[in-house]
Amino acid sequence: MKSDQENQLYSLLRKAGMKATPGHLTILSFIQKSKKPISSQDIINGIDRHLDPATVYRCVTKLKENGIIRQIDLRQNNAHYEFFDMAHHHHIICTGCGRIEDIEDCNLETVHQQILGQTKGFTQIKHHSLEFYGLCKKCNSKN
Amino acid sequence: MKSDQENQLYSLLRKAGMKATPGHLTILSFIQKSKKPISSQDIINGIDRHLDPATVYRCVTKLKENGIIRQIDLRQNNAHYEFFDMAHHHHIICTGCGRIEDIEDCNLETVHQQILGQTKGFTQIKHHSLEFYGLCKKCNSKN
DNA sequence: AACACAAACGCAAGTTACTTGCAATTAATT
DNA sequence: AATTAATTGCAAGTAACTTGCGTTTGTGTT
Repeated sequence: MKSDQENQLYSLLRKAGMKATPGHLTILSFIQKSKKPISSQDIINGIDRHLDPATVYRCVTKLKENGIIRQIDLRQNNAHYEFFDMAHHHHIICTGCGRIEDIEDCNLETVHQQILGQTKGFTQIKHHSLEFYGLCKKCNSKN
Repeated sequence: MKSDQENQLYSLLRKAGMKATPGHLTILSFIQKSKKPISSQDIINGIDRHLDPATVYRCVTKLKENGIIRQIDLRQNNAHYEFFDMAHHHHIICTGCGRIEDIEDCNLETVHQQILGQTKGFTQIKHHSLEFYGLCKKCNSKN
C-alpha cells in the first residue's frame, strides 16, 4: 500500500523516462519536502536510509537533466537544488548567515524576447536565474 | 617610468586599503584587460609572470572583499570574476559551449525597494545577480 | 636612507565537493 | 521467468580551492 505522495513521485519519474528506484524516490521526496533549496550534502546527511554519496550526486544530476529539479546558485561553495514543479520565483540570500527567502512575482519572461531582439549571437533563452543578496534583520542588527 | 594604467590600478588598490604588490597589480590588470568574466584558473594560466595558485586565490578573494572585482556565477564548476568598475550589466550564457555575452539595460534597482517592502526578514539588499541561459547560434544549429 | 611591522608570498599539505571505473544488483520490458 | 540496460556501492581519482608556516616585501615612520 503506497501513499499518494509515493505514487505521484513514481509517475513523475516514469514520465520523465527515469526508473523509480529507491535512490531516485528517496532523494526526490526529500527535495520536495524541503522548504528551501538544498545541496547534495544536505541530502546525504538528511535522508533516512543510507545512500552512497556517489549515488546521490548521480541521481541529482539525472533529476536535473530531466527537468524534475532545478539548480540554484547561492554563491555558496556548492550547488543547491529545488523541486521544479513550483511557481517560478527567485531568492534573496543573506550574505551574513546564508538565510534564504523566496521572492515571488517575476515578469522577466517578457524580457527574454527583448534580449533576443538585441543580441546577435543567441537564438534561444531557456531560463534565467535571479538572486538578490542582502542582510537579514538578525545580521543587520549585529553590527 | 610607469604607464598610466599602472598608476590607475596602483591608486585604486591604495584607495581600497590594499598594498600595491606585484600579485595584486598583475591579477587586477589581467582581469581589467579581459573582456569576459574569468576564473582563478584562467588567471593562473593567463598571466605573464608566475604566481603561486594559493596567492592567486588569496588575491582574488581580497579584491572581491574590497569591492574592486565582482563575482559572477555562470553555473560552471568554478567562480568567475569581472572588474567592478564597469556599467552594471548581466550575462547570457550558452548552455552548450559556455559562450558569454553581456546584457545591458537593467532597471532592477527599483525592484529592490519593492522587495524590501514585501519581505519581513530582510532589511537591506546590496546587489543582485541575473543570468540568462540559452543556446547560441552555433550550438543551436548543431542539432 | 634605514627600521619596524603587518601584509603578502611560495611551498607543501590538507580539505571539500564532486567524478569515474567497475563489478554486483535491480527495475522495467519481453 | 528471462533479458537487459540502468542503478548502486565501494574505492580510487580529480578539480578547486584552503590553510599553516617560514620568508620576503610594501609602507608608514623615524
